[in-house]
Amino acid sequence: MRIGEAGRATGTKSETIRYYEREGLLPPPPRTSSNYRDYGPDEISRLRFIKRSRKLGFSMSQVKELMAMADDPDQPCETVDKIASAQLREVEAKLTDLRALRKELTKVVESCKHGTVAECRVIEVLAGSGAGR
Amino acid sequence: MRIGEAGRATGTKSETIRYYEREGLLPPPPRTSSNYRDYGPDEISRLRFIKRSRKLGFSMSQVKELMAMADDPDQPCETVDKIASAQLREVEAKLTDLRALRKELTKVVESCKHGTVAECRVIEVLAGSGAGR
DNA sequence: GCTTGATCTTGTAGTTACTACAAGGTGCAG
DNA sequence: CTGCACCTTGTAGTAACTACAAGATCAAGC
Ligand SMILES: [Zn+2]
Ligand SMILES: [Zn+2]
Ligand SMILES: [Zn+2]
Ligand SMILES: [Zn+2]
Repeated sequence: MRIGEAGRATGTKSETIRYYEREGLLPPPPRTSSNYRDYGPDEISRLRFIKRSRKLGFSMSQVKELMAMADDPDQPCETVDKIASAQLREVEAKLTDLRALRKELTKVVESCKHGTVAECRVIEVLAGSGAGR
Repeated sequence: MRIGEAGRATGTKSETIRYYEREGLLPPPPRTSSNYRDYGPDEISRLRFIKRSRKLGFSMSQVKELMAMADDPDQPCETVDKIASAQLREVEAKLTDLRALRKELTKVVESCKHGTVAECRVIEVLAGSGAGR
């Protein structure tokens, strides 16, 4: 399986696959006689693992750790759980931030009376002239 | 006012202020005889405007547009509102994504029985072996 | 056999919004 | 006058890709 096909099979561009190899997430696959990368089912599984992890918001270094764990199945899964919980907490923190942001933005957007820029509430808030906050 | 003081006054590092100048968000201020940047109240207001906008999640190019609007106060504020609403919609989209993410992550994290990596639900889901999804 | 077009190779640069240095000039206190 | 904090420019690093550029290889059609 050449890189393009592997990409189509996993929804990853060839350039991204090569990037993952460069960064050590994917081991260098064997090459054909004409120096093309030659992927087997094993590498495809690994790629899918990366894809799923990235979709859940894990960073590349977290993915690297998770795959190292997966390769050593007799260990206790503590570290795995720790990484996943950390990610969950981060998502929750981001949610909190974004909810606050939405509240602010909604307030600002809704308070505009649609006149000239001089009277625009949005600009007022940004400039901090009015009773901002 | 030199750059360091301006930074302290607005909570921005000097390096960031110079970066804003390079990127055209902040007009180049006058210089002292020894070539130091010399900021007045006007520039400080602009900096605060940038700071507030960035905190609300506007991109630098959106901030540039917003400041251009603010400099032309007799126009109708339509464009301003459009930018702010677009930002609000983006925040809402991110919230939706993150809520879905949190649901997935919570499910995965909670389903782990804390045994070996071989039995770890987190790894299973990432590898896509189980009834994932 | 040969041409065309897709696919592959490496390497480098661009993206966003900064941050961190490096090497040297300036300002002021003691 | 000697420190030391502060300023100057310029360059490179961050995260996770994406987008070329220039050249090799392959598959199909004629
Ligand atoms: Zn309006
Ligand atoms: Zn308005
Ligand atoms: Zn566990
Ligand atoms: Zn587990």
